Parts: sequence; structure tokens; C-alpha cells
Amino acid sequence: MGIPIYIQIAENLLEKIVTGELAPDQRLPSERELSNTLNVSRMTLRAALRVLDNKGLLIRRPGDGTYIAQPKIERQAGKLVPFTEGMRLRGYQTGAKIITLEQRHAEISIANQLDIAVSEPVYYIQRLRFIAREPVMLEKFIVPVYRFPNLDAYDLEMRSFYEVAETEYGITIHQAQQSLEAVSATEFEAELLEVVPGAPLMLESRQASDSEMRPVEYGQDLYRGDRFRFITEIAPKEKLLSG
Amino acid sequence: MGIPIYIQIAENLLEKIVTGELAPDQRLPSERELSNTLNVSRMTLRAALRVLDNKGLLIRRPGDGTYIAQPKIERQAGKLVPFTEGMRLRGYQTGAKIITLEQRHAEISIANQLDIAVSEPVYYIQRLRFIAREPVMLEKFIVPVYRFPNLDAYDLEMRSFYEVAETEYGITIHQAQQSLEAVSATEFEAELLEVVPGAPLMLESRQASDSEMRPVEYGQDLYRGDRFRFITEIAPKEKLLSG
DNA sequence: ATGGTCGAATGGTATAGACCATTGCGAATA
DNA sequence: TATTCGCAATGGTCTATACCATTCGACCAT
Repeated sequence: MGIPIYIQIAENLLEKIVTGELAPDQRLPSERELSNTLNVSRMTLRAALRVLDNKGLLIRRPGDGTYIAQPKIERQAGKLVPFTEGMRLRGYQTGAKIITLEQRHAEISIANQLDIAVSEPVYYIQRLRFIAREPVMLEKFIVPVYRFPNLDAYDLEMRSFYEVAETEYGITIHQAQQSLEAVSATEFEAELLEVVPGAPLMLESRQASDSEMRPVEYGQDLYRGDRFRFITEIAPKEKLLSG
Repeated sequence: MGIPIYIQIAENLLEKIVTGELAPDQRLPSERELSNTLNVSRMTLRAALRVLDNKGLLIRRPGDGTYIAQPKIERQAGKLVPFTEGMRLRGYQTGAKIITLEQRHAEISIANQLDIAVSEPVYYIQRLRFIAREPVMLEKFIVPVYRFPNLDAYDLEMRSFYEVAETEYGITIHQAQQSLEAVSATEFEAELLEVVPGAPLMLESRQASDSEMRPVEYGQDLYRGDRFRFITEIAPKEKLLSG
């Protein structure tokens, strides 16, 4: 078994966290207790906990105990990381459900954004995104049909759109203009995202272009305010003193 | 001597890195050697190196050695534009009103953010920002008193804090970690910002550091969701310096 | 009830020692 | 000369143990 013990323990705990078996604010057994039941030394157990702590998944309080942190999913604002990849890399289980997938005729504002003629056919796609089976983001994006013919042939519940664009159409998203603003959830959005109407949401509007600066996608993503935080990160977010 | 040994070692090494005494690509003595000369155990020395490694300052290669990493990538400069300048440049009339300006003792979370001792005195400042006489942003920021003695002597209703820091204290904000999230307005915030309680706001949390990576400011800005939009343009390529 | 004290439990730090896989390089070999 | 092999050094992991400061609740005195 080449995998270090502390990594195995960390992954095991991570699994229990993302599946909800270990709920936020729940208290873990003490280090001495856990290391005993797992038959490892306390230092090894601490190495495992450090992995999770560095991911921001734990709250540790000397004299008190170790608790599962309230999840705050972080997303780097400055990069074009596709949703699924960025989240999977952080160890979250992701999923998607298609709400709408149809062809429409571009209205004037969309036509402008995508640099096409008014009423030219576009794909209009709405997906609800999940993390650990919890709906956290409502995504809407619009692409010209002539750039992505038969887009509905691909499984957009399992695959990232950017990945499909690159693999199946040879189109790489290269540049994007994004904006972020805070909005209130409408009733429709609230129901899908399982929040109360009026709850704060983060609206990300995006216009993405290919390597030749031709616009290929216009999208709007609605993130639950209580689950997402956008970071513009320079250095690693390590804490020097507390951990 | 409350400061842990490994923190002291890490800070000592960090000092040598930022001053250039330890140059990029330079090889450090081996862990066993360094721990011997410093008269600490190897595990303690490794704890110190882990701190620096987490900051991305080290390259560690089993079987080979530990090296100083190449310096970081240059970041988009426009991010650190002070509020007043950014707005004034766009032609808006700006103003500020001090809500709170007092000395407090740092609580644990603030102390961690600012890398100071708990209960060390800090300035706690709240300002309400106006654009065209309309309140649009509620700003809170906290700085250590020892870095900005007599900060209350300056007119923070007319001057930007960053400008005061540079002009009066010779401290230049050089780097920052920011995060954005959507929140609901409390009653207090709603009254000041002249929105209804529960209205969507954008919360920007910021930790700013000087040129030597020492944290100097922790701040939280609350923007009205109906008045602000954050724009992030994503450059085609991110240059990575290959080591 | 109220307030204070004490102690057990907790996470944080530190030590000394051990074994492992990988690396780099010199020595042995073809 | 070119290639391979062996080995010492390196960082990575793991153990067992010890002491510290902080926390929190039980107990006690008021």
C-alpha cells in the first residue's frame, strides 16, 4: 500500500464530510481518541487533520475540540476554471441537472453579446448544479447554433460545456469578461436553489471568446450566497499563526 | 517567549528570502543539517519549512533537496485601486462619513488576520461612502495602532486611507487577498445604506499586506447590490515562470 | 441564584528515533 | 568512452512520548 496513512485518513474523513455523514458544526472525537481507534499515532492523525484544516474544512479550538466547518465553497474569480473541474479538484462531488435545453432565436441583446444577427438560432441552456447533492448554482448559457451544431447530442449533465467545446468542436475558450453582482432570488430561482425567495445570490455574467476573440458564449450563473465565496487570490491562503 | 520555535525559524528564513540573502533556486542545507545547526529536532525544522512551503516559497524534492522557489507571478495591478480614486476617475462625486473611529483590543480572529497578539490595540474604523450624495458602501477596516500611531489625527472623511498610509506613514499596500460574497443587509446596514433590510449586498473581505508581505489591514466593504457590479476581465494567457 | 476555583480534556508544540522511496553521482563495468 | 550499478544523502512518513496553554464544566462557597 503506497498511499500514506495520513492521506488515507484525510480522504476517508473528506468522504464523510462531502456525503454529509459528518455534518457542519459536528464535533470530531479528540485527537487522542481518534488516533487510538484508528490505531495510528497522534502525530499521524494530526497530519491527516492538517490536510483538511488547510482546506478550510475544520475548526480547531485548543481546550475545546475539532469541529466540521460550515462549508464556504471558494471560487477563484480571476481564472476561467470550468465549474466542475474546479470543484472536483477540491474534492466535492458535483452533478448537474438540465432544466432547459432548446433552440431559440436570438433577441437583440443576445445577438449583440454574441456578435450574430438578430433571430439567428442559438442554444439556450439552463442547468442546475449540485455539490454533494445540494443545489448551489443555477447556470444559464447561450451559444450560437452554427458554432456548436448538434450540441444537444452530448451529455451536458455529465460533461462540462468547456470540455465539450474543446473536445467535440475544437473551440477553446480563451478569454472572458465577467461581472459579479449581488441580487435577490426570485421565486423560480429560490425554488430550484432551495433557498427562500429574496435570499442573496451572486450573479456572475460572462461573455467568453475563443482564441480569435470571437464571442462564443454568453452566460449567467447564479450562486447561492450562503455557499459561495469568490476569491481573488494571490498567495496561498495559509494561516501562519492559527494552524 | 511565547512564540513557537518553528514560527521563529520560518520568519527568520522568510526574512532572508525577502531580503534576497536567500536567492531563488538556491539550495537550502538538508533538513538534518539545518536542524542540527539550529539545535532543534528535525520535525520542528520541518514544521518551519512547511509554513514556507505552504506559501509557495520553497521547492522540495525527495532525494535531492530543498530550494528557494522562483518569485511569484505579477498580478493585475488595477485591483488595488482605492475606492475614492477609482470612482473619482470615473467622474463621480464621492464623499465619506465616519461612523466609528476608535481604538479597540484585537480579538482572536482579527489578531490572526493582522498577525499581531491578541488584545493588542487596533484602530477600528467604519465609514459610509457616498456617490453623488447617495450612500452606496459601508466600509469597515482594522489596522494595528503600532503601525499607524495617531491615525485619528488625519481627516479620513476627505482622504483615502491608502493615501494616508503612504504619505504619512510610508507604508505602501502592496498585495491583498480579497473575497466577494453575497449577503443580506442587517437592519443597521440597511438604515445606513438606505435600502430595505434583507436587500442583497456584496461583501468584500480584504486582507492587505505591505511590500514585505506583513499584513497591515483587514477590511470588509459592503456594497449595495443595486448600485455596484464587479468587473473582472480575464487575460488570454497567464504567464508562468518555469523554474 | 451567583460567582469563583479547580481539574480534566483538548489542541499545539517539541523531541528523538526509525524506516521508506527517490535522487544524484561516483565507481565499477562493458 | 559509454553504460550500468550501488550507495549515500535527501525529503516523506510514522511512532511514542512529553509538556504547555486554553477551555469548559463540575463543584463549591457565598
